[in-house]
Amino acid sequence: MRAVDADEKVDRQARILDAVLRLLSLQGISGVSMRAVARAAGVSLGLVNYYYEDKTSLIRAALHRIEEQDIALVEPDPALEPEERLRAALKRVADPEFLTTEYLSLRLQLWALAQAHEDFERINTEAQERYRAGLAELIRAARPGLPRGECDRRAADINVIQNGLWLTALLGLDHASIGRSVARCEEIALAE
Amino acid sequence: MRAVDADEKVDRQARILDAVLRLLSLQGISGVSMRAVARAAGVSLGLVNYYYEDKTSLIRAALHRIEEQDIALVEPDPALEPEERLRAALKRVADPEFLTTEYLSLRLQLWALAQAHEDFERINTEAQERYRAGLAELIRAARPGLPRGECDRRAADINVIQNGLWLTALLGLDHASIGRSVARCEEIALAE
DNA sequence: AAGGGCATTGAACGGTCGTTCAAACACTCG
DNA sequence: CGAGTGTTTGAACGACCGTTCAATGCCCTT
Repeated sequence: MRAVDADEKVDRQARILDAVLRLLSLQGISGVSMRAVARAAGVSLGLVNYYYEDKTSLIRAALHRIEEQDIALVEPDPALEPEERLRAALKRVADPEFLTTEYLSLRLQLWALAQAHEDFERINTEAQERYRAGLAELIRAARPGLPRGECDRRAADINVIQNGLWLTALLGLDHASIGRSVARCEEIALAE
Repeated sequence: MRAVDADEKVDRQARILDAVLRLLSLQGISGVSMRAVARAAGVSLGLVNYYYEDKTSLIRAALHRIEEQDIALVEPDPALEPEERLRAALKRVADPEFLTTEYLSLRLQLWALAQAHEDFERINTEAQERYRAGLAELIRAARPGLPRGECDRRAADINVIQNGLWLTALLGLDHASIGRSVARCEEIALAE
C-alpha cells in the first residue's frame, strides 16, 4: 500500500483546496468552515491555518484555481486550423466535462462571493476580462479581415450567451436549448 | 409626526423581510444573521423569531418575494397589442429599474442558495418554469400561427440569453452588449 | 546518536450564531 | 379600572465559528 499512502500524504495543501471547492459547490459558503474543510480533506484543523493564513486567503486561492480553468477554455488548440480552433473553444463550454452540476455550482458560488466581497470581485472581473480577450483573439485568428472592435463585440455577445448557457444548465436541464445556444454562438463568431 | 411614526410601526414583518433582501444582496448569505436582520430592520432579535419560525422560513419568504417580481415581468400589459406586449416584456428585463446591482445581486445570491439547499431549489425551479411559460404565452399571442412547441423553444432560447444578460450586467457593465442581446431576443421571439 | 527544521496535531480563546423564553408593553373590551 | 390578547424585548443557552499556539511527529544532515 505504499502508493496509496504516498498519494494520501502528498500535497496536503492541494487536498485542502480540493475540499474547499467540493464543499463550496455542494453546500455554498455557509458549508465552508475551517473545521468542515479540515474534515473533508482528512487533515487537522491546525493544518488548514498552517497553509492558508486565514479564511479569506483560502477562498482567494479557490478563486484563482477556477480562474485557471476558465482561461484554459479559450487556450488555442495548436493542432487545429484557426476556424476549427474557434469552433472547438465554443463547443468546449458545453462539454459534459464542464457542464457538470458540481463545476457550475462552484462558479455560481464564486460569483455570489464576488458580489459580497470587494477583494473577490476584482479577481473575478479580471478573469472574466482575460477570458473575453482570449475569445476575441480566437475570432480574430479565424476571421482575419475583421476589425478588432468587431471581434471584441462578437466576443462580448458570445460571452452573454455563454453565461446564460451556464446558468440555464445549472438551474434547469434544458439540453436542447443549450445545443441551440452553442450553435448561435458559432453563428455570431463566424459570420462573414 | 404621526404619519412617520405609523409608517415606522406598521408591518414590522414586512420591514424584516426588506432587511433580509437588502442584506442578502449586499453581503451575501454570510451577512444574513438573525441579529443582523433585526438590526437592519430596527427591531429586536426576538421579533424576527416571532414572525418567522426559524431562519429557513425567513429565507424561504425572501425567495417567494422575488418569485412574485419575476412573474410580474411577463405579466401581459393589457393596454398594448400582442406584439407590442411581447416587445415590452422583453425590454423590461433590461430596464434600469430591474438592472440595478442590488436586484441582480439578490437574484444571484438566491440562485446560489438554491444550489446548496434542496428546499430552496424547488421554489426556484418552479418560478423559473412559470416565467418561461408566461414568455411562451406572450410569443403565442404575438405569433398565433406558430405551433406551441416552437413557442416553447423560442421562450427557452430567450431565457438562456436573458439569464446571460443578467449575469453579464452583474459581473461587468457592458451596456452595449446588453442592448444587442435584447435586440437578439426580439429577433428570436418575433421571427415569422 | 543527536540535532534542527518542517509538518501536523488538537486544545483553548473569545466571539457570534440560531433558538428559547419569561417578562414587559400596547391595546381593546367589558 | 382591570382582564385579556397579541407584540415586542433582551437575556440566556449550547453549539459552532476563526484564530492562536505549545507540543509532538517525521525526516534529513552532521
